[in-house]
Amino acid sequence: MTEPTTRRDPETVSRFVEHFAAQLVEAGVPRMPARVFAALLASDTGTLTSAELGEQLRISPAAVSGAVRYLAQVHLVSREREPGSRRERYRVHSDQWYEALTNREAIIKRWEDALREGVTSLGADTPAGRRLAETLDFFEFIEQDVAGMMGRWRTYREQKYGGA
Amino acid sequence: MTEPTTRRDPETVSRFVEHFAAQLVEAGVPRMPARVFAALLASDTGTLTSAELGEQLRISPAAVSGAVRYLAQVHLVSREREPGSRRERYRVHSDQWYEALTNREAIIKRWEDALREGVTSLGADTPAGRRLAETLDFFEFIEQDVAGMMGRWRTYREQKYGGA
DNA sequence: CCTTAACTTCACAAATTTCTGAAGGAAGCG
DNA sequence: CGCTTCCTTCAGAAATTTGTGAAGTTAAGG
Repeated sequence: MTEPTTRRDPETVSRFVEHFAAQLVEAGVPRMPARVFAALLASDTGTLTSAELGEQLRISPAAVSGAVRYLAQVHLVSREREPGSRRERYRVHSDQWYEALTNREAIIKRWEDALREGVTSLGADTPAGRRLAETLDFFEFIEQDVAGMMGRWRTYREQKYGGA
Repeated sequence: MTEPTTRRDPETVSRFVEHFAAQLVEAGVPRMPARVFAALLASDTGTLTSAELGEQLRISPAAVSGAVRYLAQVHLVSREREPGSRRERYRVHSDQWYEALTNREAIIKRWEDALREGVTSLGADTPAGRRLAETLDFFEFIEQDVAGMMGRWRTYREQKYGGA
């Protein structure tokens, strides 16, 4: 028999990790990055080493490496070198990843570029051109408003969780 | 030599369609749905038949069928039966697709469920539990705020484009 | 400076996804 | 009521993606 209400029972943690990762996968995140991210989110310190990730998720060092590269690229995790060691720690910063979520910005920007080009090439005075122009307008509106939304969140958060 | 500034020059249209579709693909949309959607967006009436789509994109009827099913499922296009014909028209409604974009709701809901479960199973008083709880809080906040954002867009839009 | 630990890169095998051609319905039209 | 048109479904070929083992790179520690 295990302890009554085991804290950090590996199986309980694993169940959450896999379940949450599955949701991310369904939203379009590649499997390995999703699992690594979920594992970090469920860790006590918010950091794990490559070795810990590999062991916990039963994946090769290569898979960890690939997943972390992906996550770092989209700013969902940061990498830290432990001073005086070859070990690296990967960390999920709450603030950081909220921002990343709304930072589809780069993507939106390219959508906007493509739309602008479309308006020009199809003609701003054609029905199709007008449709594209309005769509472009929508994105520009959203983009601007999302910034405000994040501001409101930070305010709300500080009040509730007590600032920095 | 073709006309000076040809309206709806197929090649010009095609260039936009493929370029915009490529951006969607990069954002995670499957290729065929992306191309079909872009083609509809660039059409003058905002509607195309299955045959027109197949010809314009050089894809089989089966591919059109699959793409449309996908797009309809995520509410990016609607299907209309031409009365007295076996032909179907597929349409992109501007309003409709803006809403769909922000309607990651179903997905977010499941994320929230998974997070709630995590808070409970890992313990609300553990560091990991607290992290999950704050994340959950963020999503709940956003979800609520996005509704407001869409409201502001509709207001802005009516003013600019002159209402329904 | 040599050894060794830790991560990364690369080539390939396996699994998954994507698109097609062909066969199978539904619905207008005679 | 049968013919025809248009769409869908399905099995499978082709392409893409994913994860691994093995070799390579960097830097700590003796």
